[in-house]
Amino acid sequence: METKDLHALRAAIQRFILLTDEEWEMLVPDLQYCYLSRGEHWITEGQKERYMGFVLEGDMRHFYTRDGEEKTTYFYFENHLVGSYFSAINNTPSRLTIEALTDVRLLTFSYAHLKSLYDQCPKWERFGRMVAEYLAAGLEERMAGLLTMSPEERYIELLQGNKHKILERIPQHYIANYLGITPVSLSRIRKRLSDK
Amino acid sequence: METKDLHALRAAIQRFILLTDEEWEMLVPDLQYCYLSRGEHWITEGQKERYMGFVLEGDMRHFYTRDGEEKTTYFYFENHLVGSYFSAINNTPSRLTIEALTDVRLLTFSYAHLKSLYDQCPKWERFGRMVAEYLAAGLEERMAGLLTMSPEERYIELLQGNKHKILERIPQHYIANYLGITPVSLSRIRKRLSDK
DNA sequence: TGAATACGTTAACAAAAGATAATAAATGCT
DNA sequence: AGCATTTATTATCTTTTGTTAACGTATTCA
Repeated sequence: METKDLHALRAAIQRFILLTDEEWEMLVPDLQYCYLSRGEHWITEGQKERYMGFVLEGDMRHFYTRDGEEKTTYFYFENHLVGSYFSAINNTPSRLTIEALTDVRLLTFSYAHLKSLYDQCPKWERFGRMVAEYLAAGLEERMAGLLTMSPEERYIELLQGNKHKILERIPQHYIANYLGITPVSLSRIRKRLSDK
Repeated sequence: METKDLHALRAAIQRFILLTDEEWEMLVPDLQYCYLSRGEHWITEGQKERYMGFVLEGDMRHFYTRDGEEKTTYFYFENHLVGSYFSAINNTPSRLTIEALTDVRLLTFSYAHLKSLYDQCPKWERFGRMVAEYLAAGLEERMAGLLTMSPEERYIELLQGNKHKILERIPQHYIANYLGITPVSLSRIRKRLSDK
C-alpha cells in the first residue's frame, strides 16, 4: 500500500478530527485497494454492500433507478469518501448504484470495521458524528435549494458556486438530473442564459 | 419540572441509545421550559440561537425567507427534537426561522452543554452520531424524492406514507411549500386526483 | 481507422407549474 | 357574535418543463 495514498486518506479524515498514530493504525489493517474501470458499478442497487471507499483517483456518480430511468443525484471526486452510507447504517439493501465515470482507484474499508472503531475508541466515534453532521448539513443546504429555487436559479448557483468541478468533468445530462430536471430542459436554460 | 415531561424527553433520546441514570442526569441540570404562543418565533433568521428544543406539546414549522417570501420546508410535532442544528454546529447565524403553529411547550437545553456532554461521555457522543445519521438519512430520502418524483407523485406519497400527521394538522399552503410547489398548484393537483 | 454509441441542441406539441386576481369558506380573536 | 384574517379553490394567462424525435458532433472501442 503506497504511503502517498495512506496520507491522502489520513488527511481527509483529519479534516474532521486529529488522530494519534495509534488511532490511525486502528484503521489501516482493514484497508484494501479497489480498482474500477470506467462504467463499472462499485455498489449495485438491491445488494447489501458493506464497504466505504475513499476516492484516490477518478470520478464516480450515484443514481437511483425509477421506471427503468437512471436518476443521477450525486458525484464523487478525488479525496472524497464514498459509500451507500444509509444502507450500511441500517443494514438494508442499497437503493442506489454507484458507478465509476472514469477509471477509479479506491481505498476501501468495511463498515463493520468502522463500527468496531466506534466501539473501541471515542475519537473514532467523534469522527463518525462529525462526518454525519457534515453530510446532513450538505444535504440540508441542497434540499433548501431544491425547495426554494427554480431550476434556472439552481443552475446559475452551480455556475457561480464552489462546485465547478461538477460542471467541468461531468456530462451535462447527469448534471440535469442533479438539478432535478431533464437534459432537454437544461439545454434550454443554457440557451436562455446565453441569449442575454 | 414535571417528571412526565422528563420521561418523554428521556424516551426520545433512548430511541437512539440507552442511558444509565447517571448519564441522563448529566443533561437534566441544563433543561429549561420554554413556552411559545401561536405565531411566535422561537429561532429567528440571522440570529445565533444556541438552543436545542424538545417539543412537549404543539406543532412548529421552519422556513427560509427568499425575496420576502416564506418557504416552509419542515414541521415539528410532539416528541421531536427541534433546533437550527446546522447553525449551532457551525456557530453561524441561523438561516431559518422556527415558528410555533400552535401554542407550544418545549424543553430546551443549550447546544454548548450538549457539546460538553460529547466531551465528557462517549455515550453522549454516540447519541450525537446517531441523531446526525438519522437526520442525514431522512434528508437523503426526502432529497431523492424531490429529484426523482414529480410534485403530484410526492403528494400521493405523502397521502399514503407515514407522515399523515402533516396532512392532518398543517395548513395546505405550508404543505405546498414542503412539496416544493405553490399553494395554487397543490390545489390543482388535488383537483386532478379527485376527478379520477 | 471505422462503426457504434454517447452526447448536446433544437423543434413541436402537450402537460404542468407560476403569477395574479377574485371569490368563498373557515378560523381566530376581541 | 361579529369582524378581520387566514385559507382553499377557481379562472385566466404566461412561462416553464416534459416528451418525443431528429440531427449533428464527439467519443469510444474493437
